[in-house]
Amino acid sequence: MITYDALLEQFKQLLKQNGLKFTKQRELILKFLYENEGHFTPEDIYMLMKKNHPDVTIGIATVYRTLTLLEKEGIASSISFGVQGKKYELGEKEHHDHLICTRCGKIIEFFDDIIEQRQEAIAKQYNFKMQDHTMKIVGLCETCQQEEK
Amino acid sequence: MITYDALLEQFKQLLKQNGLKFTKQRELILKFLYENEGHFTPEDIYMLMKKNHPDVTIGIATVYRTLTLLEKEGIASSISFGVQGKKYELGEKEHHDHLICTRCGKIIEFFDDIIEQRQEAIAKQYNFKMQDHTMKIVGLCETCQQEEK
DNA sequence: CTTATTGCAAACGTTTTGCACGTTT
DNA sequence: AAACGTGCAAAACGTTTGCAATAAG
Repeated sequence: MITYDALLEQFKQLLKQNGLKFTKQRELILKFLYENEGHFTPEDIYMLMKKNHPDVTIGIATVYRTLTLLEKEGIASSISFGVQGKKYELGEKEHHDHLICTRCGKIIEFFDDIIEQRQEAIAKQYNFKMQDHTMKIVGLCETCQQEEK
Repeated sequence: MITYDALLEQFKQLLKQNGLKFTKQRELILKFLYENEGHFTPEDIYMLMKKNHPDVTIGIATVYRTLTLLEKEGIASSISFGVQGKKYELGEKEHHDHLICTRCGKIIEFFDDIIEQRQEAIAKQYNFKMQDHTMKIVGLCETCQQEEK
């Protein structure tokens, strides 16, 4: 588990390498993702930001721009929920897939070697140069199965 | 491969069972999906509908409503492209996953037993009651790999 | 002092909705 | 006749963009 200081340093390096600037807003968003386990929409982050840091002005556009940047740099990653938008998480961890509860929205992460291997094999079989892959299993989590009754 | 008449009959049954009505618009959209292999956005379908059936009035809202209905009834299925919307196809065929080319948008369908089995196993492991699952491999198709150079 | 970044509001593209009118049953 | 479906236009939704002001290097 990387420390926040190391992550921050890494981020600063990336910014410098690309001629970008280190701002209060970018720092706060990075910090937020580091401190909060879980998956958040840009809206979530924007709201919590305004609430927890009333002293810093921040616009929703900046949240979107920063999340896009973090994802491009490989620091964050997102899962898409179709029309309902995306949710972001810190992405320094290993690749993983998601189980999503359709009732309460809970997201469970998992990783399966066999699935990963089959994906590579399939891409190869169709002469596809794989850039990314996602898999989502949607259903009812344990708790919600009980409460459905 | 189901015949169109059988599909139509099935659709009429479903409508009747749910107290819904059989309309010209619903029929045309079903027919369109039956006759056209491939994946289409609601917009695609709307445009082609207006072009090929200038005699029938149809609104984009009806296309959305009908596609949602067809998907709910299991007759059609969709893949999501995030902000860029969804694409629909007739869903009477066997479950399958998708390879999507990020350059030309081509969609290749595949089915892999091992992946299916692992998905079931994983859902079970997390006490998840699986309702659906999707997997997308995105990358460059054979043709586009060549043209990238 | 140059360049990137910001917040704001307006624009965007897709999807949904309210409503009066039309069609199916 | 009752109920559902329709087209239309307006609204909603998440997201992106142009711009003048601001902050970082």
